[in-house]
Amino acid sequence: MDSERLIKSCETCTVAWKNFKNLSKSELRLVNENRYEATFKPGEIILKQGSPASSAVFLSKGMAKIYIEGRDRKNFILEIVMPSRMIVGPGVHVHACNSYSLAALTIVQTCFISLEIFNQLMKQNAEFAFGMIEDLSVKSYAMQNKLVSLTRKKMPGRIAEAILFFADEVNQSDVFDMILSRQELGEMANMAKESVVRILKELESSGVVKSDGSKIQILDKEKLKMISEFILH
Amino acid sequence: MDSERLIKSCETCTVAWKNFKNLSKSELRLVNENRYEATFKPGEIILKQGSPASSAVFLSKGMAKIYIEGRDRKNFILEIVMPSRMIVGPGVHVHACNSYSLAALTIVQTCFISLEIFNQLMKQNAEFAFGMIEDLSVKSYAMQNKLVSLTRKKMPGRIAEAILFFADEVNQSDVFDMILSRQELGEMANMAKESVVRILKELESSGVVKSDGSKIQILDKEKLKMISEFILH
DNA sequence: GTTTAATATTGACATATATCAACAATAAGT
DNA sequence: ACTTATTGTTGATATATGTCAATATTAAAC
Repeated sequence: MDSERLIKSCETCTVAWKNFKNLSKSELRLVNENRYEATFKPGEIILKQGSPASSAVFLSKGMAKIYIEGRDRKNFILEIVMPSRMIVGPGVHVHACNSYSLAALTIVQTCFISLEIFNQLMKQNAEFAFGMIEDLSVKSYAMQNKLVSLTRKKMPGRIAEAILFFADEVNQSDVFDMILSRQELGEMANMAKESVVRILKELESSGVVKSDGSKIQILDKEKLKMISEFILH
Repeated sequence: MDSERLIKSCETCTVAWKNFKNLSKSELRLVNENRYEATFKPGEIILKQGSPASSAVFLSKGMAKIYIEGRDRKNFILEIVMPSRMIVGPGVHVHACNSYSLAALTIVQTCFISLEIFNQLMKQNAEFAFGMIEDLSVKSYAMQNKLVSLTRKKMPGRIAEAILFFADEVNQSDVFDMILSRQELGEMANMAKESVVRILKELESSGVVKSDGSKIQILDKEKLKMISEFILH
């Protein structure tokens, strides 16, 4: 069975969660033995908002979106996630349910690790728990920034921010293929898909960003950063 | 000196942070010995956004606002805090600075506990660290809900939500004195102060909430809940 | 490759919400 | 009690943004 696994072991995994370094050999072995792999196709749901949360999820390959489902099928994309990230919603320690959904954007390989084991390790290994605290803090900090960005910036600023995120964090290049649809880009920047189209056209006519379908090219990055930072409410 | 302290000891404190229960007697004594008290008048700043963070703050009395300062002196109130709460911004574990400001709304008594001691305790006591994780999760969860509320609800829904918060969480009564100014209420619900006034008037004319200056009275709570929950974007 | 479905684009329009300016009411300082 | 500063209120207006409907384009299915 082990030979079927895509990731041989946590010890040798090149995209393992940073905090696993704080585990002892035997603790890491425990994790590795209780690890379940699954592969998802684009669009498939990995975690469903509202369902009981039993595992922490780690992507070993691919990209996924964390989003909140509203009534009237309007979603709100909280985050785009890639390998090395631990994914556990804050709801887990509140009411043991997923407070958001997670869906694959590309083909995604995942590892599931039971929260029971996770909690056990945190309670017996304080360094590991401390690493978890740091991880949660980084996420909280990012969420706080998202909150500020969504309440303060207007549409051009929010779109500029999203483009910069995909260029710098996801693609490490100023020319890239946008993986999100206009609809999803709207769900991420909190606006209607039509508005996304219009803002992109504005950015194009002012020579800041060229966009042709999913192809995006940043022409004037400084200006784009300005728009992201200074177009306030 | 001890006799000057408003709170005799952490062990007997009636509004101590829940997670202190996970400390041993000697650990709690360590906390108690390294605790500094300070009293603030309304309007005074307790923590300043951007300044180095050296302590966790606990209110033993009074009420305060956590807010983010923007350029152009537009603030955004993240949270209203009361005793029993631990206050440490997520920035602390990211870049050791306060990611928000904290200011007194009433006369406020506080305890400051050094983060060094705090981190030491987390690293040596996994149960304490786990309690911290639960605490951070609850806050993250609340922030996620705030994010959803601000992006999805429109003004009446956001004001309704704020009123319900003050009635249920702060005052435990449907008739109360609003501690925030209209301006601050706007900073909390992300709208202009003029809009706050208008929405309050609308609520009054539809017989849901009566407001006269700082006096607020909920007349039809069910309807108010409806407005808070179903007036979406 | 043709049909079908999904997504993107565009323009016209409706609406939510901010801004500005004037004034009223309250609170604070002397 | 009087003056001053702050906060609250109102109406008029500007702006940002969403909605709807029609069409164009692209991707998916057969």
